[in-house]
Amino acid sequence: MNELQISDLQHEILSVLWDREEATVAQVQAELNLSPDRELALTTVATLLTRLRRRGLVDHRKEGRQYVYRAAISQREVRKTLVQDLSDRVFGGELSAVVGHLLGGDDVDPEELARVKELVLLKERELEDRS
Amino acid sequence: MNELQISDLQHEILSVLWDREEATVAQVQAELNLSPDRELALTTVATLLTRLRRRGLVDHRKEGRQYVYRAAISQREVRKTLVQDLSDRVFGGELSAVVGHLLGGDDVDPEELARVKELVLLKERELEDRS
DNA sequence: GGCGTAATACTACAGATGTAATCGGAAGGT
DNA sequence: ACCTTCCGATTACATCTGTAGTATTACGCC
Repeated sequence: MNELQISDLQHEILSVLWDREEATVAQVQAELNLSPDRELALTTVATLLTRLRRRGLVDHRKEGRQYVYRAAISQREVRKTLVQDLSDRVFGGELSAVVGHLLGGDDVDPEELARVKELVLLKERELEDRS
Repeated sequence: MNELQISDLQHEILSVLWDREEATVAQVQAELNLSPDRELALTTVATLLTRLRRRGLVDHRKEGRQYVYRAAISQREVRKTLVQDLSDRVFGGELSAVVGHLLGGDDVDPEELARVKELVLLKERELEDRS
């Protein structure tokens, strides 16, 4: 399950597919080019999609003369792997250190903080119930 | 501040330097090769260190005939960037989603959880005091 | 039925990365 | 003054990635 080693751009492409469920090359390109200072050619996006397909990370079906792509892995799965990976590789599994950096900014949204707290409390109860 | 784009192996090398403050090529190599299924040649490690040096991420001083390397960026800085980056790029800044995946495993250490909770409560107070 | 067009497939290339052999020079032993 | 040996510097090379031009093919319209 090491095939989840994906680059930033690859991740962005997958994000588009997660958002819209299905998309043609042109649609993916359009979406990516919404970010200013980014002007990818169609063929560039097509190449990327082909490579992702070769690796089994996206699927495609033919619709008329063109392909319609869809992600073949879930966003959940990728996100989980990335977080786990960072936590293990960079922080040696010290969750608190990760959270420390997460909450380190001056711009933490109180709403988000509340949600985080909720998650922590929930987990706490879960651990208790399990003993 | 985009020069913090480092690969896994590069990060491992920096980790060694953060751990021991200073190290020669041979020492770094020895340390890396502690992990089983990893058998890097000396020249490999030397090449990596040279590249890191060219990018300004490590320093070195001459001691006798050999170099002694040390990190030129702090672990804090790198960690912060990595977490921030993941949070932004992959989770659109939704801290709670990150934490969700962090706490998602079945193997969360209660000690760590307690520490995380502490951090959250602290941040909570900090936000209150600021209004 | 031929032609233009639109979409994919193929080819190209530079930079980063992992991996390491080889070259060259300096330091030390004899 | 040599020869060996230990190191760093240079060179090499395959793979992955971003980026895109060119070739090819399949439709649909005249």
